[in-house]
Amino acid sequence: MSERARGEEAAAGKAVAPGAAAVRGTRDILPPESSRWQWVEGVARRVCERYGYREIRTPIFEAATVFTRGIGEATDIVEKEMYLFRDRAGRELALRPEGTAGVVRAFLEHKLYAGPLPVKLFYLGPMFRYERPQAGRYRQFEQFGVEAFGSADPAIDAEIISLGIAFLEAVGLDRWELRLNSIGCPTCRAAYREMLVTELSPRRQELCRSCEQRLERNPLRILDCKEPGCQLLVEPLPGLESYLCSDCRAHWETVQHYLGELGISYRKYPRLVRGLDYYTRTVFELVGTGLGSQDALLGGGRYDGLVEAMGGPSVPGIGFAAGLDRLLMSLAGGDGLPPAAAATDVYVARAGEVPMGAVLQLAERLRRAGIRTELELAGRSLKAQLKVADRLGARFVVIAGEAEWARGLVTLRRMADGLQEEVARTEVPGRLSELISET
RNA sequence: GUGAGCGUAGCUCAGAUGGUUAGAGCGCCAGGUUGUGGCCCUGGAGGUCGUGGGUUCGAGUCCCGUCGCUCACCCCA
Repeated sequence: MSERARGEEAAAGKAVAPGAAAVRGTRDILPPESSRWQWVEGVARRVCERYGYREIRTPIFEAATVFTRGIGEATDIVEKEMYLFRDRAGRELALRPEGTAGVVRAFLEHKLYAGPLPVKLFYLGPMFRYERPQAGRYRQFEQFGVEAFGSADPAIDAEIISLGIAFLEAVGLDRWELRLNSIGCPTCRAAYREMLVTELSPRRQELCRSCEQRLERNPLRILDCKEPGCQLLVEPLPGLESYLCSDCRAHWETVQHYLGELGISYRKYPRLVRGLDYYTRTVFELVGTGLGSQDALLGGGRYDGLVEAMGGPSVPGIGFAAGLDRLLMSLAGGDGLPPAAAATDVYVARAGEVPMGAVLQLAERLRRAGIRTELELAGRSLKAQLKVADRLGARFVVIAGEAEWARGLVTLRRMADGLQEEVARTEVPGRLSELISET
């Protein structure tokens, strides 16, 4: 048997009895960390509420065409990053790689355009892209996104950007940069694209391999290519800004004006093009620090043609998505996080021959009284139980000791100073509520 | 898809040049107090050294395959 054949056999053997492990690019979020997730999600919800955005929950998978048509055939996401599969009836489905296309589909399906505009929505949930995982990039990742349909007013561009910043600030992130650009409408972009093609075509050999392809498929993307050779070629060419039609120019200038009035500082970023085809006019990114090379925390823009392209009426739209994994990561070192809360208020310990059923009842009464209560279930010594109580951060321990139990009493111990008192079993919930609120 | 680094106890890691029973700190369990936490002391449990093969008298250590992780490219959240 060749070495290679052996290797394959080993791999196959492993596939038959796979070790328990989350698949590549996915991960488990375990208790202390899961509370941080609940916290950011709560912040996102509260910020949205303040701005008048309401939650929409769309399916995690959709017909693949929702994304191929929505995001664009020539994008990296559609070309190589989608999780595609067929269900048992042969339907072509995809795990959602981003949120906007699905929200637009729902917007159309439920004819929300027939109601009062603008329709302002937000979503929270996992997205899926088949990419090589690295710092701040997972195959299943969590996004918080916002979409507003039905307003072409530059004011909503400013509002959305301001919402994004409010969110970052609310989670305690103070170091970020807003990058802003306008990529015009199909009309002015076509003119610009034509200029790019005529200027670059004669020197196509000097472009990198992928930009050579982009020249045909998506020339705008050459602008944000990081290859020095490509940059060199693009550098002397005029920016998109000078090609904007009068409407787009007016929009672009007004957005900047409003941002100024909101006191939001930004950097014009003529190279910011973004990887999804549906964007028009305003595009922006909020980038963070300390994130390695995946530094885009939040990105979005206007997509005035998307609803129509997906078969609906001509309704303008704008939105952004924020990567929560990255956000949490950039917060990890800082002090923006809330202190880890104690896991419990009260620990019920058992010493000696005290009936477990009665102790369960006691704990149950405390819990019904709204007191977070933990009890001994492992049969440890009292010493060990107190140690556990301490570790859990319990402020009080109810000691159900054999001696006092026989007299209808239990001992209450305040962990901070070790002060103890004996209390009638029936009065434990009331007394503990008192003691807890005292502090 | 491409490149580089790394896989040793639950966690963080040490194990030059291949050589006896693979170690530490933290954590966990127990004892020191037959009913009292934090500090301290003592003891204990816990390891297919990712995995398959090769070289060798002998492999955690060297070689190859493979899987995984990490970082970077690409791209994006």
